[in-house]
Amino acid sequence: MTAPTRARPSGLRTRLIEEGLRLGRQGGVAALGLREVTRSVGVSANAAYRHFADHDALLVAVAVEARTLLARHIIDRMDVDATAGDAGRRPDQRVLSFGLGYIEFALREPGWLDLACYSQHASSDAASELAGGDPLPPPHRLLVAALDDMVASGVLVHDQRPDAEWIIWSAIEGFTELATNGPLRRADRSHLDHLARRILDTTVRALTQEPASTPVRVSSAVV
Amino acid sequence: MTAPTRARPSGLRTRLIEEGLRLGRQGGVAALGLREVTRSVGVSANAAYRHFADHDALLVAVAVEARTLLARHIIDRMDVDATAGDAGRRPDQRVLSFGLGYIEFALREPGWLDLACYSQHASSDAASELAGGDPLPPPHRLLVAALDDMVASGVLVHDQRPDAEWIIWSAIEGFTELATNGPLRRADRSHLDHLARRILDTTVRALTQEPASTPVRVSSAVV
DNA sequence: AGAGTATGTTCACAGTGTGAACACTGTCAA
DNA sequence: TTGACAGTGTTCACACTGTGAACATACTCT
Repeated sequence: MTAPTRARPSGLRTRLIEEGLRLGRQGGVAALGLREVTRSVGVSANAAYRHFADHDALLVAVAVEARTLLARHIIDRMDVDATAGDAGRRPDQRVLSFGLGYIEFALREPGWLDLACYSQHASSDAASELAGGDPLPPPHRLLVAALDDMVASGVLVHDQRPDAEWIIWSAIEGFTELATNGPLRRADRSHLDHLARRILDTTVRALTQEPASTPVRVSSAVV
Repeated sequence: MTAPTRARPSGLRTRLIEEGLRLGRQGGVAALGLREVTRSVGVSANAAYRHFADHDALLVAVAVEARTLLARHIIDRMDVDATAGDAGRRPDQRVLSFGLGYIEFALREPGWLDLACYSQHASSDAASELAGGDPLPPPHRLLVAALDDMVASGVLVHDQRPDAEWIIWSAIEGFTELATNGPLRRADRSHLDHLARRILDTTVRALTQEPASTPVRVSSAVV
């Protein structure tokens, strides 16, 4: 299936991705023009086409890398909280650590978070191929695992487990958007810190105390 | 201060905005190239510069219009729920109606929601001038009012009122992102409908039952 | 009638993503 | 060893974008 002959990998692909990561750290996806990246590496614009189908493919590759950075940061945060003490190992607090890690990364590296989000964006379904078949990003799997642990240890009842990750994810993603691009983008860090904790805590606790019944009824379907 | 003479308003500005709204309904902000809009109206590209400082100013103007459509939809939904019945007038259910209205609009008109969000985006602080001095969008004010009503009627205690709008807003915005551009963008409508209700209900109820203490402690500050 | 201004046009330029043709370089098969 | 060839990077070219400058027209006011 493979060609009979081949040459050396040349390393340009890696250099482009790394330079993309460097540029995107400041300006997010918007800073990653194809010509900009290639120029910054010191190579002609069309050289990129030897390693990526088009501009979007380059973006996706950088995005996947950024997503890995995000995942690593979250894992670190969860590990720190777990070893740092007392109740840090309780599964519901691991979910909390996950959220705080995500938000921490988002506030500290908004450009990279922008990149990381791009991986699941729009027409770029090529991300799944790069990641190895699983369309869901590593951070998502971390959250799923933590929630499953909550069920296993009895903190979360089975009935509430389905879709629980989307509830948490909504809160995190929404707050992140508010705090980076939204109305809260000029709020001071201590306020954001407090608010992030409250949102995560509220959401996680609401999940564990959620009654099975559907107490509120309004008119017809959403859509 | 104004010049002694003037000519007729010509109506091009309005036509550009309306055409932008029409184009953006399908493709969101990305579909609103300056040349694209002017060409679609049947006028030279630079004609737009007689009514807008630059491309971004046109985008903002269209975005403000889209935000108005969103606000109107939410208001309609709240009114329907209020008149349609029984408990629809309870302030906590008005918050629910707000969220459902927002999400309904987002799922039905993703292009317009994209536009509406652009109004508070990035460098475009010109939106506040267009809207008349208040930097916060109409939808936000609707939510604030509904939450204030919750306090007035005793459903929500004073201590929990501060920042409550951001908690709700996070959940709504996050779910919207998930359902339109995120991992849930291919989920079927009934599932999204159910999930939206659950998220909103969970969040609102968690707000009313939230204890004042901070029960969970993990390591250092977020950032 | 003359002045002035708002509006829309054309021309021009820098910048973007991308396709096609070309040159070099290393690896394989004969 | 030599010839074929895939891999890589370059240059040239094109369509497209946002934007500035100069020009033409039409309207309103004095």
